[in-house]
Amino acid sequence: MQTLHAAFAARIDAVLSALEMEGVLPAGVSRANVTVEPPRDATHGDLATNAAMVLAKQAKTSPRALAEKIVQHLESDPAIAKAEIAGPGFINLGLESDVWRRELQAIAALRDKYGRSEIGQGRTVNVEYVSANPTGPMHMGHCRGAVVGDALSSLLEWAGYRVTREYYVNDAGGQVDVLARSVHLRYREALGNEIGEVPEGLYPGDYLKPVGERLAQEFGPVYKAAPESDWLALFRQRAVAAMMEMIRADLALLGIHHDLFSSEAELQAAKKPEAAEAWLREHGFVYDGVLEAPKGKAPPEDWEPVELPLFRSTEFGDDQDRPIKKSNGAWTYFGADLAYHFQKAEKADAMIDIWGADHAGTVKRIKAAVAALTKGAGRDVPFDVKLVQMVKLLRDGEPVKMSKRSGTFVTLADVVNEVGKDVVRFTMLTRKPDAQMEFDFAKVVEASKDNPVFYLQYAHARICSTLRKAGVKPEDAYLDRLGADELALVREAAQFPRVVEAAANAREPHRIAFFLGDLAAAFHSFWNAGNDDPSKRIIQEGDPDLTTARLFLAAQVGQVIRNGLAILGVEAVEEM
RNA sequence: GCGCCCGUAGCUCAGUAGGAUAGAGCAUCAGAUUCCUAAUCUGGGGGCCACAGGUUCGAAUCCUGUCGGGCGCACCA
Repeated sequence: MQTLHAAFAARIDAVLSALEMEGVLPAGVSRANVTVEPPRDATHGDLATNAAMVLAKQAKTSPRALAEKIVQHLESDPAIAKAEIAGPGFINLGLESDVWRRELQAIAALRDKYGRSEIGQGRTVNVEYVSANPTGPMHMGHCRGAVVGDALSSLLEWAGYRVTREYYVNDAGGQVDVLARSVHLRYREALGNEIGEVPEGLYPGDYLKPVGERLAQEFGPVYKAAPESDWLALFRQRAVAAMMEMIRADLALLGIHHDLFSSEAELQAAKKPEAAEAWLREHGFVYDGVLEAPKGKAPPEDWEPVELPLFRSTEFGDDQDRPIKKSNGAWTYFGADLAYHFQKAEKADAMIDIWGADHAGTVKRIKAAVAALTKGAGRDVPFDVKLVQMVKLLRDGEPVKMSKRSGTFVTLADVVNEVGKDVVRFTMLTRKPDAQMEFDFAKVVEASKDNPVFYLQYAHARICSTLRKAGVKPEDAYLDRLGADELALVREAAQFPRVVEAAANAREPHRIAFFLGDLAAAFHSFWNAGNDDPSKRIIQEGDPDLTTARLFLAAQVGQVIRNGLAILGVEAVEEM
């Protein structure tokens, strides 16, 4: 369904076409820069367009003169109450109040579908996010990407895309061997060995103890003194499974559930990297070459030139060609990752990766690889890497050091258990992802009442409370009783479909959070007007008609808040 | 040295694919509660949008440079 704003944009476009027919505008002028949007200042009206300013030069006239012509056409439109020229040539439109009454009914009719859009046209988008290494519990460093990826997925679903939420499990690299050895240590410990301090280079965390104990129960002392080759694969597989179970539980605390977990080990077992390499070699994108020593800083001591299979990422703007295999013959992370992206591309119309900013240096090579593989395969799959910046974790203003080595990292579970999922999610979603943010653990725990998420939930709870208390049901029979103050609230709520589309196009879920803040503020303000002037309260004892109309309004504002919170994955509470 | 991201009120951050007088929360000051939930509301003070050029009807937004902060820079993941 077309949004209200799109509908009026279409009307203005029709006027411009009419002016072309009349010869006022030259045929075929570009209208790409013409916008129709609500003005920042509400006193300017409901909608404003810059059409006259943008097109005046091409029409060889002044903005105001052209605006006159446009206004003449618009005034005959029954939905438009007034059209005024302002400032350098803006045309401000005031809409008939019935437009807002009909929008209110539209919200009521569509309920939890109000704001859903078809701009995605059912195209499939693969969103890969979290993809934390399966070597330990989720910590706060993973949190932002997890929440942003999840909310973005929901947002794209609302915009009419079919979304696959995917997690790439890095269960094939050297680190999972380290994990397996660490678990083996805990296994021996469970069997009574004195292990002392965990040696350097192994994961020291206590969370591996239960994994070791389970293996001790299952296998007894069979692998206690056995050579590593006897148990490594088995322990690796068991350890990864245990870690993924833990990670899934942590993600569930945040309300995050992936559709698909893809294993790097399985990808390699299926020879996908080999297939990708063969194809790339055939088309000249992979060659055997020697890497140059890194410039601008002292090369590592063990640096030595080695011939490796290199991907020609420089052809796509990267600084250096990148190895897809190590000198020991194993795939590099990149070598497997490009095959993985090709696998994803086979099933999706578009792909988005959510990565931490510490991986920013590898964006160019993977984009290069995707471009080569998908274009080469005759199918262009748009691919975006969204970087989420670091979260600087503070405790009472003091930076918290996080390292798996010392085991001092703040786990996601700790934070969620203390402040709640809604606060964590909302905090991560109230800033744009590409700027660094601070998260003061102590502050969020102690001052959670000041957290803006409660502001939204309170607005929703107030609405629910009023509906419970009213004694009559919301009805749309007397919406003509609603005046300017009430309709201004509708105008605010009616932005929602437009905001969803804009946020989805920009891939920026935080816009939903800010919209909801504005809507909640408008509602709270509306509510408090009733404190000073009892005739402005929603429930009017002696006037059931007006009461039902205002309840109808409140119910629809609540519906929009609920829909927005649903995108963000935050609960819309009914009582506080 | 190179690449990417960021720089907006005292603090934390928005700023709608370039629009009208740059906004919100916190903090601060002054008010509102016999009343549908005051976890709320109303109002005041607070800005060379890091700096300097450029593009055009118009720039916090786009381009170039400078300064400042973050991240990354062989076969790690």
